Amino acid sequence: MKRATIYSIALACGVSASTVSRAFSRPHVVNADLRERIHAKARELGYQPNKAARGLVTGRTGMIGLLVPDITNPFFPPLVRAIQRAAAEVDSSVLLVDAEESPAAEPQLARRLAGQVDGLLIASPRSSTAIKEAVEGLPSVIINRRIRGAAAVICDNTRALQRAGRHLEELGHRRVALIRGPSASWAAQQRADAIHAWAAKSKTKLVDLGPYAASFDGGAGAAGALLGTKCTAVFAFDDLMACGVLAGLAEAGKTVPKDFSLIGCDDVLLARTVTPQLTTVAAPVRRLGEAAVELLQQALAGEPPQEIRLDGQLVLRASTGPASG
Amino acid sequence: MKRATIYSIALACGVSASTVSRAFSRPHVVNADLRERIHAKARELGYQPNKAARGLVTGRTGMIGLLVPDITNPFFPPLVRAIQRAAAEVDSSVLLVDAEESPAAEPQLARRLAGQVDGLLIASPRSSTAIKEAVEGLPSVIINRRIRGAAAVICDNTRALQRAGRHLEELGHRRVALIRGPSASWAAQQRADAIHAWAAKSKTKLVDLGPYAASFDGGAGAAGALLGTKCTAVFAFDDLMACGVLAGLAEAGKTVPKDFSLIGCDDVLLARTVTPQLTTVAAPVRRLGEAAVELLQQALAGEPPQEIRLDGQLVLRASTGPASG
DNA sequence: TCCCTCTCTGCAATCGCTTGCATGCGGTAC
DNA sequence: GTACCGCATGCAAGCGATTGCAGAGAGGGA
Repeated sequence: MKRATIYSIALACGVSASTVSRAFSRPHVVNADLRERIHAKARELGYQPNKAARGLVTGRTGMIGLLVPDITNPFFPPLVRAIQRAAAEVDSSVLLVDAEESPAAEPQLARRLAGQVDGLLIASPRSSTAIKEAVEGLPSVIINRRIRGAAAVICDNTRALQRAGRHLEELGHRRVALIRGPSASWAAQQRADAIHAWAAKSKTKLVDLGPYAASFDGGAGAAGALLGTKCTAVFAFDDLMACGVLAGLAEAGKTVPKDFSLIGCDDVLLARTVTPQLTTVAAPVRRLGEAAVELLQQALAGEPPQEIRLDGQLVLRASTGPASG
Repeated sequence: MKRATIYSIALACGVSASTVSRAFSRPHVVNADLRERIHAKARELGYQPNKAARGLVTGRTGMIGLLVPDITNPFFPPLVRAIQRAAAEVDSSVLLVDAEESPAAEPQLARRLAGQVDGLLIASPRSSTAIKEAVEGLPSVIINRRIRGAAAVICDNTRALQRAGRHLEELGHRRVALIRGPSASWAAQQRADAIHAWAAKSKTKLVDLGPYAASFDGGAGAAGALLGTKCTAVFAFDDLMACGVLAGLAEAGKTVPKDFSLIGCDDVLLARTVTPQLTTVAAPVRRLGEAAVELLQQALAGEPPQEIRLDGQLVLRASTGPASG
């Protein structure tokens, strides 16, 4: 049998289709008894409103697009979950698109998405200008990057990283390396700045290495460069790279935290599955997702773009310890 | 300005809306010159067909739903990517829904999805019957579980696991443990069966442990049980658990592969980021996704449900070695 | 010249829902 | 009793696309 429509329900209840429609979209305007009868019949017939039809007249699809640069990167799945949960809260579904690690593909994907969603959430875009003009006119929120004139929710790790620096200092480290992420990454820049700021006003010497690819192999490669620096502690751009560093160090016969203290960033699953577990800066992923959806709702309502910043939080685990020698 | 429609294009080109529509949906029936003019104008006006309107008349939304039990589990992101890529190939978008590890939520989510997609892809559902009746009538494909009468694409690790067994045997292992996954998991059952089948016809003694939760902590917990068994090698249900076992073993002062050889399953990112890298059975994720989409297209076309099985493949890495003692 | 065919285009109905407006009703105020 | 008000409901016009059918015009055959 075909799917139930407001007409079949109307017929079955002896009312007009508009009344059925109103029974769902503006329940308070229809008589309570009747409304109840309509709802009951709808349930009985397994009625599901046709979103396409509704979207056609209201101009709202009830979907929000989510563009992530690389769903395979462990940072994103929890974010996707958070966003989806928050979206469900406002009766929206999430259309996920993965750029498959190709920055160049992002604007095009964003544009394609634009046709079928009410608004767009763009996580960690690599290129700001291309993205910006691609979504021109479409309510959207950028996650983890700042773009002039666009709503954004960003995770600010400045304070947490500086706390991490002090933590290292207290452990007696005096030479610390920074393994930079990709130069096109806004987050990499932000984190590097924070660490430099800390180093500048501490008595610690900072050795700036990189940029390296933000991958396990990138980190493993960086481990070699680290060996010659006489550093006793390392900031890695993120946890994935930190794991690479860990492996590279192990290969070279060095152990963490005995020979090197190691600090990651993001607190992804990996940070807890490696041995030793990583000291890292956790991102408030859940709130990040909620804030993004909230900002998008505001944008949808025509309010001017805002920016929300959320602080990361240092979590101490087993990869940091007293400076050796 | 408002979005361009077929009408604005029609007006600008001095033709009727139907012609514009046809210029896109059945290009060969309209005069080549005219078609070109229409396309050019459409490009100029930034025309994007309104999917809702099209969906209303064709009954197709151009979207396929993808229900995953836990997007946070590293097995799924690459699968999501593969599916999405395959979906794009057939001009469809993916509506992702994450059950957040709650099996009970699956049927309800599937039902909600049902209203707005052409078909449904359900990855590793925990409960088969509930799911099945939830999607009654909606074309759908199950991934990694067999359900009577439903189309399915499953990853068959039987042969690869048996090869893994022989690999262990060749390394001199004579007592091997199996750390089982959750009893409700179809994959856990399938893998356990395969390993038992191998053990039965080899000269190896198999010790069956579990079931344990399919998580890092589950694996870590299982490591304790392992210690008393006098086994020299272990099959873990999946890589995530294997990482847990690795960590638990390390805590107990045991090292891999010196004291224990360890084999995981799935070949997720984690398998390569731990030290030592895990010997594991790789799932053909990419083909899995393609096959799922392909099967869904068949279901959409009204063809009877099929089943596709794809073989996993043993990949040898550093977590297996000669039996100790 | 007439008729038939074939190609291309337009007309108008339709998909399922929302919503502004008109209508009918009972109740209240005068 | 009349006038008015407000509530609940129905009518009908769209939203933007697709598509069956019909008509216009060009070309070919007799």
